[in-house]
Amino acid sequence: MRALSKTNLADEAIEAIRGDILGKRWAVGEKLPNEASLSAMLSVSRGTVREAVRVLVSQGYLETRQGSGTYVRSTRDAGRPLTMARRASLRDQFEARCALDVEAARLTAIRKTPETVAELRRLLAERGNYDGGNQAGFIERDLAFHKAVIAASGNRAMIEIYDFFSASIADTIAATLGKDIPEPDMQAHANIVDAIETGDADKADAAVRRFMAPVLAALDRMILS
Amino acid sequence: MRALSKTNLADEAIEAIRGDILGKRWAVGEKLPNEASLSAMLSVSRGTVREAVRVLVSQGYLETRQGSGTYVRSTRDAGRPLTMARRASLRDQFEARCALDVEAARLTAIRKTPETVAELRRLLAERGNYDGGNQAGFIERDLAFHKAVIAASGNRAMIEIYDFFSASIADTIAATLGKDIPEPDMQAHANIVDAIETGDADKADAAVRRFMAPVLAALDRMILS
DNA sequence: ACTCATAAAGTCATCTGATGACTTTATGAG
DNA sequence: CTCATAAAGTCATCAGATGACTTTATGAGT
Repeated sequence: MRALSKTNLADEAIEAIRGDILGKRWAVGEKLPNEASLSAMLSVSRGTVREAVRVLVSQGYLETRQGSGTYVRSTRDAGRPLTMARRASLRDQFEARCALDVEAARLTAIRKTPETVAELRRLLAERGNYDGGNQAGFIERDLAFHKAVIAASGNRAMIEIYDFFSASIADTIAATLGKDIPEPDMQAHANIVDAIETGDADKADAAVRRFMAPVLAALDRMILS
Repeated sequence: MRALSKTNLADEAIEAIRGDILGKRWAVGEKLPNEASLSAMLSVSRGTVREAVRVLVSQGYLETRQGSGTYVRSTRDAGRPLTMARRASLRDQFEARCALDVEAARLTAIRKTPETVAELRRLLAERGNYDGGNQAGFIERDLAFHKAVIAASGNRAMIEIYDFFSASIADTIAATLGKDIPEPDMQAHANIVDAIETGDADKADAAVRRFMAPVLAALDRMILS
């Protein structure tokens, strides 16, 4: 089932060991097999084991004591900072953000009030069209509009996750991709608000998808080029 | 000046590199010196540099591309614990999870392979119908099926977010709501796989939505009651 | 000149072996 | 039985080599 994901040995080692930790194979405080043994167990070199162990140490699962051994510090998964998600490719993160955009727009369409619609229109007007000037400011105003759509959905979980991705994505896009990504124009944005105003979830869904498709396609071209 | 704190070289390397990243010595997207150069700069071996880099990768600061180099992914302090999302209501979390189910099913339908479909059918058969017995085991098998759909989408960001919510939701459901939530039957699950097999994203989308609607509705009734 | 397949160079991924530092355990004299 | 000390165990670090993958340079053919 992991055919799709090409991963490296160290990551596999990390997951294998983490799995054993979470699976309570070793209790808290217990000593793990030494590096040579782990190396043999996982069929990777000692250096690879060390890389895996160091990551798990940095995540609070393990603790190493020179001359003594490696010990389990916590078998708890809570508070895991979604490191994998942050490491996912820009494309994956953007795709995930799009998924949230779509679903949140549906919810917003269903739960909208005249006030939210007015607020969205206001933010859209404020955003304006990109005039070639201050790019960072424009991206910020654009993001504010999109966040407002999510916020209007009323789903706090989605809001938080959206923030999580947008920060990372905005960074990367601004710094590395620059102006090669087509910025959907005012009309495309207005279509979303219109759909939300009618309260038609399917229409809102479609509007967001039309909106995002060219951006995703552009992203693909860049990655493949 | 660090005479008092006995630390190891790899941790020092981590802090040195992280400092340079946060200090904007390299911009987002920019390539770091190669491993040999970093090794020379920090006066540590290449292996130690690799351990440091891998930790920073796991924390979202860096990204490595085999054959190309190591790049800065984010200059902001990563590792936010998403506490808000975890504190969101069960309903919101479940709704967010549904959003991921829907969008991932769309992607899986587009990117499916015969092997994927076969694996999904296998997991579904293994899951079986709930016979009133071991509930925890059944929930786990059911979750395994859903996770497989997400995994087959190939989107790592979604996979991670899904895990994030699943864990939390499973906990809450098991602890507070018990067996009052309707478990969609085998046919509803099979419909999803069928849609994926045809490669029709809209069909997959609809199948998942039909699947989730009654569960969400039940959740609403409980919350309101 | 231009295109494009291919060679060459650059870089990360991984393995192997060795040495040093530190901790734990075994040993043996007193 | 105590305790200094040797021995063994384990992590920390280094060095060198090979493989895999990506990027760049090259050159023949048009």
